[in-house]
Amino acid sequence: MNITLRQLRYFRALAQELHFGRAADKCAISQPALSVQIRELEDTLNLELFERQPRALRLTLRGEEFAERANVILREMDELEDWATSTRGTTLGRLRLGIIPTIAPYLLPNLISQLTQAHPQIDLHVRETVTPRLIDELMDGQLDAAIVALPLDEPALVETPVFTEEMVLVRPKTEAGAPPVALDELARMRLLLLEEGHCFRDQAMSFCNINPNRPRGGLDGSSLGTLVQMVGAGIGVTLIPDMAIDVETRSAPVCVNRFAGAAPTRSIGVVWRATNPMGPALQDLVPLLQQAAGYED
Amino acid sequence: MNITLRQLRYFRALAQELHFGRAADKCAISQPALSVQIRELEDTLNLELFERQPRALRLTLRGEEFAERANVILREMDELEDWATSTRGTTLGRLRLGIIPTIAPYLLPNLISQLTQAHPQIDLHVRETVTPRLIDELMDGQLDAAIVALPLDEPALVETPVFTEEMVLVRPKTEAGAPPVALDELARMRLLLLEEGHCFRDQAMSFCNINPNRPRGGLDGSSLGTLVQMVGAGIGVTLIPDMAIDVETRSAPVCVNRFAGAAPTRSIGVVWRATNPMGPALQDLVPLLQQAAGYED
DNA sequence: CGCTACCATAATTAAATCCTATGAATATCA
DNA sequence: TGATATTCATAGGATTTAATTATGGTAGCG
Repeated sequence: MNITLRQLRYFRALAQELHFGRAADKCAISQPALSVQIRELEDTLNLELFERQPRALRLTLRGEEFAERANVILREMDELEDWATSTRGTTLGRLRLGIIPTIAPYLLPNLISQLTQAHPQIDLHVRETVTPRLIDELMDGQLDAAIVALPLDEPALVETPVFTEEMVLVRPKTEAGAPPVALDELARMRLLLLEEGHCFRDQAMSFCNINPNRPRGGLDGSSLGTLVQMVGAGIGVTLIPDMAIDVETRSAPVCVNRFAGAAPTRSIGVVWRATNPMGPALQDLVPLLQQAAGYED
Repeated sequence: MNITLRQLRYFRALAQELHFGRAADKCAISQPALSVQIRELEDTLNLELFERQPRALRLTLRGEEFAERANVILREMDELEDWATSTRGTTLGRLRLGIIPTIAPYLLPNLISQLTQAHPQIDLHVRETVTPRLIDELMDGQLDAAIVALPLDEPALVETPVFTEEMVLVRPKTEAGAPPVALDELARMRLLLLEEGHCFRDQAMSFCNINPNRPRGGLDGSSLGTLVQMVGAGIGVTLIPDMAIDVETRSAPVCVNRFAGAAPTRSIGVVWRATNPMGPALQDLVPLLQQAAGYED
């Protein structure tokens, strides 16, 4: 046989009341039900917890020791339920967030401060790497969510757009004042791009109708900052997202041009496993992300 | 609804295996039974403990926190059962022992040393007072057992004889060498007795056919030691039990005579509430008492 | 000596839990 | 791509557990 919580609760009532009738009332059951459960508890333990006298009911020495242990367990059960009540809802306890390198430097400073302000208790872990890797780690359960360029087309992930950012052309400062170029003119310029693996590289290529397979002669950089420095050195031109302008063009002899006509854009969003119960809490995070990106309305 | 231990056990298994089928095997139940219990647990908590993916089952952050609490509780339940197993039997944990004053000084020194030797862990409390008070305190549950003169004729108490002790006559040393007296001669001697309340007084009176109601002129003492000193001072004679001879006659000018013919005796035994579950353990104590009294065979 | 208080036992009913069978979704492999 | 396997969820009937009401027994009390 087996000790049950029910038996512990009944025992506690009886140990307090020292009277079967009153203890049964306290438990909202009939007196025989209590008698049976107490006796079964004693049988299970093979131990007498109460000394039954015609007029007086008493705890035995072992009954008292048992009561202490039982009360500890029952209290912990209560605390377990309290914990469940207090922890449910959309509170974020731990957030393991992935983010692509072409957004991280511009978004993270604001994001982290907003996030810790809105959720003071949050345990935030940030992982910066390229999209395929983020996807893997999401799927593995190593990450809870990731900020990436949409769409991903992963059926197991839900995508929520956060903002759309415009691409701008970065040219050497010597060309300042030159007229805005159209998108299709880019193919004829020496366009500097990020290394393979970065989604931003692929996006830029597709904007400009560049053949992804054609070899390019040393025109790849490992970060947007590097690319801008290369532009400043007169090696070519590059594209950067709107958001990167302030940070990246401050320390290089370059100028920025918006495109003539419809500007190329990319959609940035947050993704997580569709099965992740944090979903609602992550959804609540979207306005905060927009605010951090300066795109809140 | 309510969290059950069963649910915690099933949860623990699933948290370890992260696979419904294997966890169910571990619990020796079918997989649907496990599914249902886990779901009901989550419903009760209103909290998702597991993230179910087609291929992979994972604990949520809250699931991990829950697991820690659940494991604590389950471990304490196990310990509770272990405790019950280890503590049952006839081990004496605490013994609250009453004893009458006409035995205490002669028996206790031996008894305590024997008892603590046989039960090193024992928590021994001794209460020395007269029989009616011991009975009250036994009935109240303030004492576990008492060493008294039998019989008591209390239906709620069980009596177990331990030894029978002989009464001896104490006379002034000046009468040393006098011939043994017979019991019925005592009525004509100035017999010193204990104060009222002591059973030994009543026993002595009944031996000598003294009318208990007849007033006695200042011939009462508060202890056997006092009585013997009074005898030494030539005030009268007294009776003491066998066991007291060594201790009490050492420091007084008295001599001891056994009676001619059948000596008066009293039966000393241990009593406890019939309902006291310690009964078997107390029964086991009898040989030890006999040994302490020097009556073991 | 009957009455009352109190706990135990018995028989029946209600509830909880389990098992088998089956369904649905996804991954795996030909 | 379609068939198969894996895995978890759901449903219905059976079983076990625990409750209720009714009843019995024993000790104190007037």
